[in-house]
Amino acid sequence: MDRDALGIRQVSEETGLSIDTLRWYEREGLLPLVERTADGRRRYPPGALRFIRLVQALRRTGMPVADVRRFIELGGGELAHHPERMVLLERQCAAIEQRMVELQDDLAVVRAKIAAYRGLIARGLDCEDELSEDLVDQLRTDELLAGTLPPAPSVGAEGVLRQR
Amino acid sequence: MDRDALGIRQVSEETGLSIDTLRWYEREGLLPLVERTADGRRRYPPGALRFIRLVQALRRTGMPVADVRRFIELGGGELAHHPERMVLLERQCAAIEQRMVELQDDLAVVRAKIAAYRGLIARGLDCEDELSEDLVDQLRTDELLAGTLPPAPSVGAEGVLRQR
DNA sequence: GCTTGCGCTGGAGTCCACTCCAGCTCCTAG
DNA sequence: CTAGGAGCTGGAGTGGACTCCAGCGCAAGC
Repeated sequence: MDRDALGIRQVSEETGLSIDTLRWYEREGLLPLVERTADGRRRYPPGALRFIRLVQALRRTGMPVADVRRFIELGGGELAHHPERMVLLERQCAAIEQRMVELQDDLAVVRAKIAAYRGLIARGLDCEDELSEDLVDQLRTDELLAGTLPPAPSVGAEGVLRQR
Repeated sequence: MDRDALGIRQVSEETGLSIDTLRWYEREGLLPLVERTADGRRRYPPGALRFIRLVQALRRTGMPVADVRRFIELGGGELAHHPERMVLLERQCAAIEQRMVELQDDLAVVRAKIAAYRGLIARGLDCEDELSEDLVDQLRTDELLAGTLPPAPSVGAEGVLRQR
């Protein structure tokens, strides 16, 4: 009946997930809605496709596979679980926002370094690290004051990533 | 002499990188500027600390360790290499910007899902996935149209988007 | 009837980025 | 003088997330 269900290859192309990954996600319990043809081939109804996109969003934003599974295991469509699921999603939202802030800080660091190099090159200078990092700092400050750089956002974001 | 050089523990606390990670980064060639005391203990001069922060920025923004190393191997402070390094950093900048866009999209997906749950709960409805994902879509669309969902970021995220 | 292509399964293998450990040295406090 | 604590090294181990593979089934095309 489901004439608009997709085969695994199409889903792979559509989502960018590899075929192997799709199968693996399914085994891991991340994709409950996948159906089968009589001879055992996977069929992805449109709902599954949408679901996959949510899973992808969660994964890409740093939620571990185990947590995604936990989220999914929170029952299929029973009203009782909606609040719980929402809490998890809201937590993830917060995490994403943090990551974005962190990302911005890091971007600022990289841009500052670029500006420093630009300055060094413009002045025909050499060394930077050991001998006169301070000079580089100075350059960066110069650039900052000159408004070449975006006004680096302040410190903050901690620990969304795994480093310890 | 370097009275303001730090020990490994302090650097660890300062940067959030574990002591083991610091040592490992060094072995891997990511931290060339680390000095030693007479009895072999690590001493991190301020320059090293700044360098670590750059490395951290690169790592956190998704550059693999191997690439960071390649970047660093591009000579220490020789003018000839600055342009190359800059190219790498600029590439990374682009990658970061892309990542931020992606993150925004994913955030939107998650928020949409939250809104969908909110809608379902408000209406006392149950199922969502298999049976009537379309309904959820519909709800999401409703919410969007009703402006219930901030089309742009919300709490804590202001200024996160540097639209450009 | 055979080959080619897609898909299936269970399990093994890989890659990355750490993280842990045993066994050692050095220093300081009691 | 001994005990404790911080660091050091080389190497082994871990966890997460895939990725690959052998061996099989089905269907279509020549």
